[in-house]
Amino acid sequence: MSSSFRIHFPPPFRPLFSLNSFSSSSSSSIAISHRSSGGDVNRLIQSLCAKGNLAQAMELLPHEPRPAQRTYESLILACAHHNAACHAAVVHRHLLQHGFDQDSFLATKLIDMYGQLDLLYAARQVFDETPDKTIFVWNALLKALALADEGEDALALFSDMTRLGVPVDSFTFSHSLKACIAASSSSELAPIRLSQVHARAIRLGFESHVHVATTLIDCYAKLGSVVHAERVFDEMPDRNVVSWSAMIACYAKNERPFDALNLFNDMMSTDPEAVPNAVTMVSVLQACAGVSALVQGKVLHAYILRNSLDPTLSVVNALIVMYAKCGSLERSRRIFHKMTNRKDVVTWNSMISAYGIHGFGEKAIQVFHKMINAGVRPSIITFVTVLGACSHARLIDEGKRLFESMSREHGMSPRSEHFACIVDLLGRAGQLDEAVKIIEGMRIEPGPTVWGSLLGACRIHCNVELAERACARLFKLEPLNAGNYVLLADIYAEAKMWDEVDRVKKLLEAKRLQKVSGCSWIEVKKKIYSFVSVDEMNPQIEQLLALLGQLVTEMKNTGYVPNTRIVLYDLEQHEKERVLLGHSEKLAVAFGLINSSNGEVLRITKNLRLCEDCHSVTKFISKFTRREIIVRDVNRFHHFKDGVCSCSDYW
DNA sequence: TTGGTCGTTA
Repeated sequence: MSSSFRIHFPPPFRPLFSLNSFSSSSSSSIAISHRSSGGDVNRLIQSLCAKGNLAQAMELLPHEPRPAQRTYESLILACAHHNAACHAAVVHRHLLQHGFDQDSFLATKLIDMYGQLDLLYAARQVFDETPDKTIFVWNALLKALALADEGEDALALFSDMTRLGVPVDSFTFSHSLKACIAASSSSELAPIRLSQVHARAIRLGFESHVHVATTLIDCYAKLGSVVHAERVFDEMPDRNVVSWSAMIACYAKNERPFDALNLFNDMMSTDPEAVPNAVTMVSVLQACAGVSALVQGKVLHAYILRNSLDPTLSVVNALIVMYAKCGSLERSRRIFHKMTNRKDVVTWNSMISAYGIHGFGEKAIQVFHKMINAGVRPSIITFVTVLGACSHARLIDEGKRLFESMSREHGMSPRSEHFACIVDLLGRAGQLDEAVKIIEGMRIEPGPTVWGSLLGACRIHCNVELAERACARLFKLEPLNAGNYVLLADIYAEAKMWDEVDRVKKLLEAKRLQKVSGCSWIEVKKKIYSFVSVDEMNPQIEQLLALLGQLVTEMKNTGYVPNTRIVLYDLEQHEKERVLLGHSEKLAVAFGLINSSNGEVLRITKNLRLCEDCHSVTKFISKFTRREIIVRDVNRFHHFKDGVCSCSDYW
């Protein structure tokens, strides 16, 4: 890509609507009863624009012989706001004909407007035809290009600015940083480009500017470089809500929800100036959802209500997701039904997913149909959630029907992730052959999620041969995903193929990959306690194991046999039982039993799929201790009550 | 005259 911006010659700009056709087609709804002087019409147009009545303002424009700069400004802003491309072209032509063709102020506004309307060639043309290019004009085009994902062009423009000696400012840096991400978000070029612009910002002394630093944090967040974001954040001389929020969001979307919550608490306790807003709340709620911090989530919900913080649609959506992921489907439902905002596709998706992860497949499908009836177009993600819901609830035929309706009724071609859902649906239900047929019939290249779903199904149904086939592809597609190796080793272990288990483990070591270790946590008295398998560091470990030992002895009397098949090591039976007993979710359950009052519901979260043995043990404990236990695993919820699980032992 | 932070999935 050339560094010269001028190479990208814009196509000729033609107004989409001519002045003549405009005035003839419009039947005037405003009667101009008196011949008002120029000033009055100018003011009238401006006030109509401010009130959002663009159409009437446009009808008045031909009646004003000498439109003022302010009048055009109002019209341009209104066109951008109402996404009115036709009016935009008329206003543009009008102001050129009325002697504002050299006006760099209006040029700035026009470029910004065309950027928002996604008419980049028009924005470029205005830029090229503006003789006196102020920094505002440069920045406007830079912004338009960066926001339109024309990152390459934006960066080229930035180079031109430096080469031509245009005195850049902090706005220039904000837009250019965004352009780096737009130009190469997923390529390895992105960090390099970002560090180049970052270095230049440091050299010219803009790095510590609040807006520039905040943009930097956001950019590093998008690249997943949490360390870089932290460094910028730590070195900021002053912060405001937005910079705190950017760093919280960085943690929340890079799988560091605990850090996000801690940072939020830091902000609340150390910076009284930083009052959280709707945007802050969305990130913090997302972090709560990530760690199932129900109590913390409720506190935030109360905070939002108490401070009459604007419950924007995003906040309401985030609340629905938070309650669902914290195990309180009832609260999600209540918010969903009582909300006064217009529900958007994300709202519907969130509710579908809420029912889905709690195992209410039929409910999820009902909500899906209500969404269609409400006239909201389902998105790619809608189908992922509703198919996932079918999968959790074993609704095979319904799932297949929905999958087919995607292309037949909704004009969408299924993507790799939808094939992954259908393969998961069939595979989980044991229809592995059918799942393979689906994969073989795919017209697009099956992505890693598709083979991953098949591998997961092989793990559940212990199919060595098919698992090997899936892994042959997976190891090529994502050689660094330790999970695939672990699943294969699990399958070999269950089939007692210990040599193969060894081989896979060696493969893992050779690639220096770390298996993600099991971790569970529980919220007790507003604090979160986490456990790992055979948790030697835990001060209460002996007490926890003793309690579990007692419970297991009781269970064995009623016929329980520890499911040691799933222990990955070739050990003696009693050693395997010890490993099983030390599973993190069992420790968390035991901790909850000891440290909470009788009758309190235990809510546990686990980072992996719930193992078969923990599942049967938790069922027993729920009956024996008369406790309701809610466990969220990586995929879904299990509500244990009276010895029964809401998943009907299908997960 | 211009700018920064947010949500849904297996």
